[in-house]
Amino acid sequence: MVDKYITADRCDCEVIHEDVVNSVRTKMPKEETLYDLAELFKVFGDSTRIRILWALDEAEMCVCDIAYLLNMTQSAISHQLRVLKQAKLVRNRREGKVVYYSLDDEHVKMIFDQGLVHINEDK
Amino acid sequence: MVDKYITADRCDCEVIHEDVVNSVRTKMPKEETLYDLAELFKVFGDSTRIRILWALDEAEMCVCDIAYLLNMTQSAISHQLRVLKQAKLVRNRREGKVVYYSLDDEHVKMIFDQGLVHINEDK
DNA sequence: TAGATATATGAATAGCTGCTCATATAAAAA
DNA sequence: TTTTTATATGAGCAGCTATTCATATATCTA
Repeated sequence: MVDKYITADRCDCEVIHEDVVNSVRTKMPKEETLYDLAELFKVFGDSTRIRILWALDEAEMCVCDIAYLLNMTQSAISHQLRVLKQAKLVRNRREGKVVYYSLDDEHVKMIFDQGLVHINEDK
Repeated sequence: MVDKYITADRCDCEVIHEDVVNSVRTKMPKEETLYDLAELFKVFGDSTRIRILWALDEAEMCVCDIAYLLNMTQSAISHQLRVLKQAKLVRNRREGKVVYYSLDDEHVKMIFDQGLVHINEDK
């Protein structure tokens, strides 16, 4: 069951299934990719941003529309829209004083739907 | 272009496209659902947890294996495994002193893959 | 039994994050 | 031009979170 006795720098235990670990290690994407993935999900990990994205999936809206819809301040929404823009999840266009935001990624809804599948599983 | 002039409690602006907002409002999932969705993505929004999940997607591993693989302390991994278990993303089984963890949701990989599609888009 | 080992967990803390508030900027209207 | 309005943004702060450290618990071994 147990293969070898090794001690890693940080891991403060000794029983390690080295063949399993080595096998998994070769299959892991590189650190940077997983870091980027976590950063993306971090953006999804806030209900305000989730609500904004969901709303924009239904229709293009201006900042004021979104603030009104979610009953939040314009400033709070504007800050979050910046986060979403940096993550390349939304784009905007200016029309006079009004700035309209819309979704910039057709995968967002698919990711959300997969998440909902998990949530709706009763285990 | 602009439909009506309204002022919401929090929104500190006046120009609102009321028909758009109302239409979107009827299509939005209920608040609780979107909150739960954000909570799920919050779990994915940490590179340590992402790496653990990815590793467990390759093979069942004990706490020590994971700590060794990721070069982190057993305690840090154990704390994160608890978070993942509470989110029903991993399960465990005990075999003597050793506790083995494995994925508890086949959608995780699909969600990750969708996320990677977004990341790999060069815009 | 006592000792060793794998894991779990509570407390403490440093760093992060989302909001508020005040203010800046941009564009239209007066 | 000045005023008004929509949006953007920096500073500050309260709350959260991921890790560390110490220790508890569970199980096997001697």
